[in-house]
Amino acid sequence: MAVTLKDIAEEAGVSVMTVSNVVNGKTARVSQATIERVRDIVVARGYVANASARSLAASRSHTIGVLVPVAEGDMLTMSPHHVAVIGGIERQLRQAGYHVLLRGITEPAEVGEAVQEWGLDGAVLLGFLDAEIDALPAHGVPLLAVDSYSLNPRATGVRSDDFGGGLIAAQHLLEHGHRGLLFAGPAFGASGVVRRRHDGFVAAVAEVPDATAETVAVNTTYEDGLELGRALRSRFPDVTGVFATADVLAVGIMAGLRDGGASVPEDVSVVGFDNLDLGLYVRPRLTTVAQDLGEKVAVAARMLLGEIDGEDAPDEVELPVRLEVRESVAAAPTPPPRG
Amino acid sequence: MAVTLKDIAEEAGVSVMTVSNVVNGKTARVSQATIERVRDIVVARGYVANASARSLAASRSHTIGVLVPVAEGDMLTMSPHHVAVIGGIERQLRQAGYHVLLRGITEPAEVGEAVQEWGLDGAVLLGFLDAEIDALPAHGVPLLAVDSYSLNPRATGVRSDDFGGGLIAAQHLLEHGHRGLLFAGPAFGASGVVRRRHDGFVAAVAEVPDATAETVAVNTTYEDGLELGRALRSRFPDVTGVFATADVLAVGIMAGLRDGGASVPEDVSVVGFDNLDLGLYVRPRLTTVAQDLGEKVAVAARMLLGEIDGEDAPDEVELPVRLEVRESVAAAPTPPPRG
DNA sequence: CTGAAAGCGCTTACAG
DNA sequence: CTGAAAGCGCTTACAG
Repeated sequence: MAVTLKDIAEEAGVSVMTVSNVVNGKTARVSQATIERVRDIVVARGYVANASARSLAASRSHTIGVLVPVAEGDMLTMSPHHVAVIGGIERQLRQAGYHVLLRGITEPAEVGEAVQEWGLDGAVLLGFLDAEIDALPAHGVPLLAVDSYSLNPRATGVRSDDFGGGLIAAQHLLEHGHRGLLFAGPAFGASGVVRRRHDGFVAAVAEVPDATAETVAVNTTYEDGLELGRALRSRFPDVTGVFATADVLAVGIMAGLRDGGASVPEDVSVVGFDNLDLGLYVRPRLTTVAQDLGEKVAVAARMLLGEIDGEDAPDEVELPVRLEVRESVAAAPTPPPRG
Repeated sequence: MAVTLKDIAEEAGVSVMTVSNVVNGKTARVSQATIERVRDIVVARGYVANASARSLAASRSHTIGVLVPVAEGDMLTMSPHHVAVIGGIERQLRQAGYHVLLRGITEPAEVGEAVQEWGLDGAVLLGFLDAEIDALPAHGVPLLAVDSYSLNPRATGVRSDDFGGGLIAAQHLLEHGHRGLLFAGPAFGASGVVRRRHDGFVAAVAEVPDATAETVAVNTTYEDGLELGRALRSRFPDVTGVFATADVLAVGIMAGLRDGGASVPEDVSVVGFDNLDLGLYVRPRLTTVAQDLGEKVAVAARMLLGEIDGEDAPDEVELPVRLEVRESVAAAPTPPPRG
C-alpha cells in the first residue's frame, strides 16, 4: 500500500489536515517547526498525493483533456502539426501542475462524457470540424479549439492568420511574375481554415490585372498531390504558380510535376503551408507559409489555464504567419507565343 | 452538478449499490425489471460515472500511463514512430475501456510517482534508455517497455528484430555487389537497439569474403546526415553501400551525397530503417527496413492488458522485420582501376 | 497555529 | 434478488 496522508500525520503527531495544508503549500497558518517536520517525513516516506482522492474531494482534477476526433475502431492519427501542439501543451501544463488525458473522440457527445467522467478542468479540441464545435453544448468547463473558425462562444479559439497565409502565398507568386495561379486544397464550405486561405489567395490575385486564380479540390496527401502534379499541365495549361494548403500535398505536386516532365521551379512554382521539416528534405526545398507553432501553443495553454483560474474567456486569438522562402518558387517562365 | 449514482437510485427507488451493479454490468443478481428501469433512467439523465470516485473506491483506475522521457522544461518531442505507437495504444486501450494519461518524464523517479499519483493500472515506457529501465524499481503494476533490451524483469518488452534488420540491410547491399559497407547510426554501447542492428549488419558482412564494414557515429537527424553525406566519399573512399539506422538520417545522407557530386544509387546505395512515409516522398525512393508497427502496438497493448488482468508476465516479444525494396540501392559501381 | 467532522461519488464485502 | 454500512484518501468549511 502506498503511504497516505494519515500515515504522515500519525508519524508527525499532527492532524491529517495539517499535513494536507503543508503538502499543498497552504503554509500561512502552520508553524515553521511543524512544516519542517512534516516535510521531512513526506520526503522520507516518499509520499505522493492520490490524484483520485484529491479530485473527488476538491472537485478539481488538475487534468486537461486533449481530445482528437477519430473514426470508431480507428487509431488516433496525428499530423505533425497535431503532434507539435500536443507536445507543447503537455509541457506547459506539466509545468503548471496539470496533467494531460489523451483521448480519441468518436462522436461529439463524447466530449461531454470525457469532461464529466474525469472532472476535467478544461479541454483542448484538436482537429474538430467547425460544425462539430458549433454544435457543442455547454459543459461547464473552458474549451479551447485549435484552428477553428467556429463561432460557438463556449469554445475559445486559437489559430493562425489563414487569410493572411493565402494572401502572402499568392503575392509571392505574383511578385515573381506568375499570372496563372492555382489553389490546391481540400473542398471547403462557407467557413473554415481552407476557406480563409482561399479568400486570402483570391484577394491577392484580384489586385493584379491579368492574374487569374483557379481552384482544385484535392485531399491533402502526398499521393493525391502526385496525381494532381502529373496531370497539372494538361488540366491547367495556363498555370505556372501553385499554392497547396499543406506541405505534404505541395511535395506530392512537385514530384508529380517532375514525373510529368515539368521542372520545379523553372516551369511551375509551388508554395506550401505548414513549414514541416519535410519541406527541407526535398529538392528544391519548399517555399511555404509558416506559422509560429510554439507561440500558438503557448498562447493556447495560457488562455486555457487563465480561464480555468477564473479569468474571463479571452477573444479568439489569431497568430501571424510569415513566408519561409526557399527554392520552389522562381520567376514565371516566358510564355510561348500564343496562337 | 453532474448526476450521481444517488440521483439515479432515488429516481428508480432502489439502492445506490443496485444502480452501481447495473451500471457495471454485474447484472447476474438483479431482476430484469430493475435492470431495465435503471438503465432507462441512466440514459435519460445522461449519467456518467465519476472516474475519480470509481478509482478511489475500487483501487483500479482503468488508466494507463504513456510515459515519454523529456528534458526538464522541454517539450515532449515525439518521433513519427512514437506517434504511431501512441496512436495505436490509445485505440486499443480505448476499446478495452481504458484511458491514456500522456506524461513527459524528466527523471526516472517520476515513473513511480506517476503510478502512485494516478493509481495507474500499468504504464507504457516509450523511448527510455535501457539503463534507465534497468534501474527502475518495482512499482507494483505492469510496465511495458517499447524497443528496449533491458533485462529488468519488472518491465516486459516489445520490440522489433533489430539484429535481423541490420542483417537484411547488409545482405541486400552485398547481393548488389557492394563490398565497402558503412554503418551510420548513433553511438552505441554494449546493448540497445542500435547495437543489435550493428551486430546484424556486421554478421552479414562477415559472411562475405572481401566485404568490409566501417562504422560512423552520427546523430539521427537530417542535418547530420547531410553533413555526413557531403563528406562521405572523401572520408570513406571505399564505401559504396550505406546503412543508416533511421530514415531521416538516410534521407539526409542521400541529399548530402548529391550535394557532394555523387549519384544515388548509381555511385552510392543507401538503406534506411523505419519505413516512414518520408521515404516515399524523396527521389530515389528510399529502400528501408520496415517493421510492422501495427502488429507491434497490438501485441504491446494485449500484453499489458493481459498482465493487468492477472496473467503472467509474458516473455519479451520480438517482431519480425522485412526489407521494403524501393529505389535507393543499385548494383555496386565498377571500381576504377587501382593505382 | 491546529483539529474534529462531514463529505466528494463510488465499490466492496457482508447480511438477509 | 436487494440493501445498509464502511471505507477509499483526500479537502473544505468551521470552530477554537
